[in-house]
Amino acid sequence: MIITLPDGSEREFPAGLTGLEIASSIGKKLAQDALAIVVDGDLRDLDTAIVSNASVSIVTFDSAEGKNIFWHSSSHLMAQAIEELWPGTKFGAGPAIEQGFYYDISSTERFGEEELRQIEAKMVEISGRNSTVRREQMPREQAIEFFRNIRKDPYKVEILEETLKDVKTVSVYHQDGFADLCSGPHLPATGKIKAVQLSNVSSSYWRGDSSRETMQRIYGISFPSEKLLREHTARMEEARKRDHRKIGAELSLFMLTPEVGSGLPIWLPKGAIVRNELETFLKEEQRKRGYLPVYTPHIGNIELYKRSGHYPYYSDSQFPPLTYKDETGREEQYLLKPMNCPHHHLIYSSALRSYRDLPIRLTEFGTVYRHEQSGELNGLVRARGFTQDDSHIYCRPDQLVDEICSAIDLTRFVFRTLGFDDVETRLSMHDPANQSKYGGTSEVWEQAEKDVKEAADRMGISYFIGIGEASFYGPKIDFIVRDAIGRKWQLGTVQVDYVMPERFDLAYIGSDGQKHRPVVIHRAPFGSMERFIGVLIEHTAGNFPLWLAPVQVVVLPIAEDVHDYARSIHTKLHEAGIRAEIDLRSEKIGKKIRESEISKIPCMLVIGRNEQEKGEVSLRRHRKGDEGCYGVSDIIALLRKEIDQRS
RNA sequence: GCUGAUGUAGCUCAGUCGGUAGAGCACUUCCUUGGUAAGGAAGAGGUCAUCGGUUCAAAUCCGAUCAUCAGCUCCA
Repeated sequence: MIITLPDGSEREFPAGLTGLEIASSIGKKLAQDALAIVVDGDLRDLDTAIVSNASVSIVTFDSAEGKNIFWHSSSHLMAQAIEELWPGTKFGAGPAIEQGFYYDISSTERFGEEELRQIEAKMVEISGRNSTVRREQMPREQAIEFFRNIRKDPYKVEILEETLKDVKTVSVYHQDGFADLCSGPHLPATGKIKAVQLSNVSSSYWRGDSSRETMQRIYGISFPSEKLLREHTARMEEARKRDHRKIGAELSLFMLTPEVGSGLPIWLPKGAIVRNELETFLKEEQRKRGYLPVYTPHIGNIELYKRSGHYPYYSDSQFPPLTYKDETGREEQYLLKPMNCPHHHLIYSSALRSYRDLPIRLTEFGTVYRHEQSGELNGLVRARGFTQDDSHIYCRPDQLVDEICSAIDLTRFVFRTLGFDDVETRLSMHDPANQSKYGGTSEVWEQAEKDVKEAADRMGISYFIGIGEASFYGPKIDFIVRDAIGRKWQLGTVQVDYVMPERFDLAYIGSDGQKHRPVVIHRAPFGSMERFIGVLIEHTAGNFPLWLAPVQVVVLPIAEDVHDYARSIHTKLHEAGIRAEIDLRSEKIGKKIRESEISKIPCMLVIGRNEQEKGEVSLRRHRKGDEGCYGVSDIIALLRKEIDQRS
């Protein structure tokens, strides 16, 4: 038979050769690293015999598929270890996840740190046995018997009887005395798993259903070598160091206190500077692009949100209504504003609009309040009070695609300026199988999704489709950025809405003198200011670019005899609109520099007798070091230029 | 909201068997006036998250509440 390899080369092999044998023929290292194979596009076990011509590639840990198989097998290994330590434990689901694996188990034992270490040790021991992993195909009925009577695992039986009820033949993987229902593929033997780390235990509902029993979910990650595990641990450490909650406290950017309320961030003066700079930046850009600023109140009559449809869809994630009774006993209810759109729609319909007026782009940094579940709260990234850079574009259907494109363009401009270079785009579409989640007719949805796709294609962005990710009123384009250490965050969004114009009876007079329905685009490049800044802090590790830094320059006199000269520099910086501080303490220069470095101040101007005599300053950049001497007006011009260019 | 863990000085963290609170950094004062990541000395700083219980005695044991963290579920 002829086997085609990924590089296009063809090789002749006797029929019936296994994947491992093919890997061995290519190289010894590859045979060692081989975890599975892809035969004509299908993932298979490494010991699969190949009987006819096929294209074959060898899967190793370096690929996404390889990691997936590796971690999935690791979850089986963990289950085996748990079973050997605590016989009788029942097993639910145990998949690979983005960073590792978990297994949901049911046991009378309460698992904690100590048990995790015990399980890890057992896993390493089983890995040392290098037990063969064997696949067995059997009819579903036989598998039910097997799991009911031999394995005695009711969860596997339930999966076989319900989820897999239409499947004839299933596969079971065996390793030593352990067996698990699984479609595979799996590692050829347990010995491939050289390093494991179980991270934590949490709870989960069996089949994600809160009415079913809770299980203990054990998370872990594993690697084919100790070295890879160490690297992973170092990455986790780096993520901890960059945690925006930690940096936010260290740099006095924001605070959260139960005295104000859970999930209600307070911006400290330094954090407020960052936020204000970002707002100014976007306002400037939006002014160039024809947006009209508006302001709307923080509370609104509940009827407004009932009309928009938000209230029934989201009543459980809002703060309870404020109820007000007047002298006559008439009752009114107000809601803390959960979103800005209804207010903007009212602004739109406050005047008669002509087709010549469109598009109208209303914009506001609108603060909204949502009662997020307590377990969801996470610093700035998930808060209960936050400010959206929210705009609504009212346009004619023939202008829609252009307007979506320009919203995409603005969003990309914002990301580029802030240094988010790795951006994924998701077209969030509705799920036709779950129509009750959405407003509007299916024709309207079809049109909206077509428009979104057309705009994305025209802007030349590569995207993927997310079914069921749409909002209740329309499809979205969601921008997911990857930060400096590879984590993904959803930030900006552009959403098309044919539903709200109906609900609010929005209209414009067309060239035919008749009333027509405009289309609305909701868009927010930052998304929420809180969330965006939280992510920006983690992306930059608190090392803000000069234009955003709360303190841009610190003047560091070496000794008291140059204090007057240092003060004069400080004053000049201040007059040039540069945020500057001066450190007049009687500390040594080394200490002043150290503290400025820790405070992540981008520029330090070191001033001693030499500088004073020549009328210069010595520039030291954060994390870069000494950059030599500059004349006073030169340094101001240099910094001013850097700030103005937002570079 | 659910499951689990945690809560001690502004920050990071010790605190053994239940016996009345400790370090480093930061802060204040004094000395020191220096050349690119920590000069020295002294001082001040705590209702041990809150409320209740057990006990002669609670930071420590028990319960409730609040908050935080991890995960689940959810996300206009």
